[in-house]
Amino acid sequence: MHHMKKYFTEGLIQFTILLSLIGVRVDVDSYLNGYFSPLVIEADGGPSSAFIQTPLHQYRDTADGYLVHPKCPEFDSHHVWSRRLLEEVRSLGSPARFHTHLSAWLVQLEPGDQPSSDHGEPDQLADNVLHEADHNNSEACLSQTEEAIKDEEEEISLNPLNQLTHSSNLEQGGLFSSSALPPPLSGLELHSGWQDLLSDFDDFDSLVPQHMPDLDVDLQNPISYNASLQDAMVTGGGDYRPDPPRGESQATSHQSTSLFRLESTNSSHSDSPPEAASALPMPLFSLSANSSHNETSHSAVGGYLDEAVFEQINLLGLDGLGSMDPQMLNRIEDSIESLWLEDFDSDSGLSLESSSRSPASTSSTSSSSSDSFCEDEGGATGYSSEVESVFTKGGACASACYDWTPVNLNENIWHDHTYSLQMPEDHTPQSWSPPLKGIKQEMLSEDECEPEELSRDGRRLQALGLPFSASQIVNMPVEDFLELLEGRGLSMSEVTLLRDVRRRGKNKLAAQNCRKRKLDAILGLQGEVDALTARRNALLRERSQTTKALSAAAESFEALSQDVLSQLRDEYGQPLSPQQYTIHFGANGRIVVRPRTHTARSTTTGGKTVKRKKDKKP
DNA sequence: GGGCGCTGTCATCTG
DNA sequence: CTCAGATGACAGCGC
Repeated sequence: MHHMKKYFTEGLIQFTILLSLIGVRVDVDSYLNGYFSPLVIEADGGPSSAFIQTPLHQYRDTADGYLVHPKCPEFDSHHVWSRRLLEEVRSLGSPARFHTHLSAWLVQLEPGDQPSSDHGEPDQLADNVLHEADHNNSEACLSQTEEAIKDEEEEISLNPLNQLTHSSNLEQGGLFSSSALPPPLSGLELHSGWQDLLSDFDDFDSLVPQHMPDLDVDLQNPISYNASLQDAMVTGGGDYRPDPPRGESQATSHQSTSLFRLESTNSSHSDSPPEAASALPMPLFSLSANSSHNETSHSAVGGYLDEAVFEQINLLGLDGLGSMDPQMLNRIEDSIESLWLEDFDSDSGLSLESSSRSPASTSSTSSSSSDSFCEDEGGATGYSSEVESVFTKGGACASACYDWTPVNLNENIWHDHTYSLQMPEDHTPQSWSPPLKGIKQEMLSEDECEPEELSRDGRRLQALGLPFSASQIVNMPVEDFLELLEGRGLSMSEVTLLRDVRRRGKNKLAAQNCRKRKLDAILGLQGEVDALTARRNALLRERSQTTKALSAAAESFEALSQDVLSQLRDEYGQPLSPQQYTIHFGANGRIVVRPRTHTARSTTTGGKTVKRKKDKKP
């Protein structure tokens, strides 16, 4: 029975702790005001007040690695600490994985008892139970409380809670060395309130796992959005997209890795049929399209980039020729000479179709993107040129005999890429590269795109008899372009035309990139909206369930308080009526039993004090 | 024929 | 100052 008393009292302590952990008012004052309006709140019972010392602030005082003096203002705001503790508990992971060990004791001071020497054992702890039983402000220590109830030990084993329990034990031992363990009382029956309390907490314990998985699902499962628009514009190399979630990135990485191996072993990025080559980027993107914006994974992006870089390396290299399809290779070899001339003749103008139709671009760009480049020029057509109607392809073919030796741009093809979607294909070597490679890739691209008509700028260039295409002018380095302008004795009109062609071509690419960025931004924002919406819904569900749990805990608390009061005795040995007394959890960790009729006593006292001071002053 | 989307182009700003 | 890129605005084209 001695132990049961202690358990019962400690149960109040633990119950308060538990309330703080679940977000229920650790600041019991307003909580009691809100839920139990009849309860009396008293800030300080004073030396004669009946109270129960509770060590709720022990953990707080030492949580930060230093002791906080009880006079410290922080000392009184244990609810702040409790919230911090709760946050720490939550930070450990899903509460669904927690087990909370809830032990409830009722401990009462027995004047004759000896202090407990072993504070590590919960059943040897002692609490002071002082009752403010005097309605006339004459409190008497109720040392004859007889009952203790040990209800149950709920095996929920929450570590911080256990720490708290131990800390409370230590504080009890330190602060109340004189307290003694009361002898356990026999004959006490477990009040139904305890059962309700425990059952409610069972419900609460089940509530959290019930809704937390939902939260986990909501938080971990990324918000997917229709990425068809993005799908139409994302390319493989140096892609720019929102960071995919880690989970998907792993899957993506796995699958894309297999795909990459398939192609790398064949060494056929530039040699394989376009269908096979184009098979890589689309699965890559399709897997990454359902990207979430909740979480980012740089590693996942890095995986994409790594593969894209590796892919581009394969594209740039010619090592794949060794494993090239012999039939295709024969076709290329038979056509080298003619294509060497057609390379300039087949200029498609600013649209840069040749590059986009190469296997390299095919393997790194989406179909929609390449389609836009394959088609003839569109858009504004108001531009008129006095020369574009004069020359035809034949003229350009004749002009191809110019002694024009394009510089090797392999070392310059990756310059000034600000947006990655378009640049890899626009700056691929074939558009401005040594003849052999460019011709081979041009040859490969012929299978999938018919020779296109010249753009306006291309026709203008042909009209001027310049032996290069608009794409070459656009993609050549500025040094080479200046050399071209200055070293060939071009007229002012020709120089102007070349500058305009280059400017328009650059701007066209810039416009394309800009539009893609805009679309990506829209998609990204949409994804964020979806993710935030899901997060909001999850939080609303959590709040609802927490509110339910709080209500259940409040009801249990009320029942428990009544039960505790019914077990206590006043100075005359009479049981305390729950209608006349209330249990108050003070901010300083004390549990005080106060009569309900003495509402706002502290304020009244304060007012009296002020009155006295005012009266003394005159 | 009008709406809409795509694209090219121009003008302008910025680094 | 020049250059390259970014971007809003406009216009043409095709569906």
